[in-house]
Amino acid sequence: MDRLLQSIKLEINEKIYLKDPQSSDLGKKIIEHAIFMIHDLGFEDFTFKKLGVQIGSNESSIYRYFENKHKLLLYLTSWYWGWLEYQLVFSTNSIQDNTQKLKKAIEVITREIEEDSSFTYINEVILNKIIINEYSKSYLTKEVDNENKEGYFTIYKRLADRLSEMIKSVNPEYSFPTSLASTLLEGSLHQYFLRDPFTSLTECKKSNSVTRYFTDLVFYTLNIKK
Amino acid sequence: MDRLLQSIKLEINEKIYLKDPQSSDLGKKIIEHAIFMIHDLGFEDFTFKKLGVQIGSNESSIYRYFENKHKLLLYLTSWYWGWLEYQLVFSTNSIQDNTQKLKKAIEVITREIEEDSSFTYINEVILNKIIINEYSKSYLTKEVDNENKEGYFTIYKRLADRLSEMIKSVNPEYSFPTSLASTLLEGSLHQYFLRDPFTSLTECKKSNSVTRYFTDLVFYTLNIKK
DNA sequence: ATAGTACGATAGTAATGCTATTATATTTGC
DNA sequence: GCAAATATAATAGCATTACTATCGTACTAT
Repeated sequence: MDRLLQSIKLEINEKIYLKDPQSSDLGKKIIEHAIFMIHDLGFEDFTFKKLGVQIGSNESSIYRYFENKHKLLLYLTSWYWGWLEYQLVFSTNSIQDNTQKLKKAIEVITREIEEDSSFTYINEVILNKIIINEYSKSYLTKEVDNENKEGYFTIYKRLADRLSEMIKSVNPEYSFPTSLASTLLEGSLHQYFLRDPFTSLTECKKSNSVTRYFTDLVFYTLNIKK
Repeated sequence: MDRLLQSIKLEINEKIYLKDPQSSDLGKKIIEHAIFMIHDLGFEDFTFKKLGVQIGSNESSIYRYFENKHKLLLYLTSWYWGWLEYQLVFSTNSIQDNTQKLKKAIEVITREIEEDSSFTYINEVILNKIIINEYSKSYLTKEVDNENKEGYFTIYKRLADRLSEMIKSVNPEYSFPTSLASTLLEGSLHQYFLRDPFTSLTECKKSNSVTRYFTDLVFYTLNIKK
């Protein structure tokens, strides 16, 4: 992306971690390898013990950064949505025309992820795959109400809100701007998920097809010519 | 619903269970109370031991019906989608006009669930809540590829396919009928999920609003007047 | 009367998800 | 350059989970 990001630190809700992983080498190592391991093993089979072995460190040391693996997942997902939000704002900021702005926003949200060298210890391509496969698990829990009140999902909600505002400014009459925004965010992850094991459930196979699908969907729904 | 259903037994892939729970009293008790317990505790905290205590039976007896709780979840979700498929077919079968047919289909998929007295030991209202909160967890696993090949998701795919066919017959030119069908199925669950903890992420709060949202979405996207 | 099936009871095991403690490095402040 | 503070490593321990295995009993079908 842009060198700007190199000097920017994504702010994650402090309640998510016990000690800021961005503040130490071990912390960064935890994040770096957690991403690979969750991708490899799936969230269920991922444990702090295994991660400790992988990074040549100890289980208990990881517990000093995160209370449990659920919090670590919340951290990763917050980071991801913060990163995407930054790209959204950055890419659409200079566009004057509301329609073009929304079009660009949909592109940023639905496009395939490319590696971003700004954060050396985070592999965004793999992280995106984790989001596709594991994001739902971070909120489909009995604790979601409390965790929401603690602000663990603010970044995601802010992103949805930005999208919703863009939709409104294109068509202020439309009754479901926020629902459409959340459908876009979740639906995009879902279409990418289906690609692999459930090819028969999607037409979005080639590159850009998810973007085309949702661009169509949104603009037809809003009754606006792109 | 209809008394017809009383004489119909939903066929669930035999590989999902070790012993058919529909074949015995204990089996039905397992299903009946599993639904309540998963709803109460959430899937993570639900165990066969707790279920055993609840139904005054033994953990090991439950293991004679299902290999593990994941398989039990697959059973419940298959049952749910089979039940919904039946309603879809039943409600749309007599409708001649393709547009009206699709409209009805969207209604059946997105409406709020009412209790169906045909299956006395299954509470469809609670089961629907489980689907909203837990369905994703049944396929967001490392085993999804194999389980898909074993046919554990055929009922859901058949349902999506029916929807897709209805979409095609309304607009054969549209490039993403199956993606739209899967967006509808997943998106509807998601809007109902948001209602509760994430009110700020949806406008679908009142009754019928999910139906209105998706009816709009689909028909505008297909460029067809309802 | 007997064989088969269904269920209950108990025990056991490896792994998980922690917590707690103590020891050892490393950094830092003076 | 040394003491104090901090960060990390090592080890142990514990309750719970997710099973597996075995055995006894009760009912059931012929």
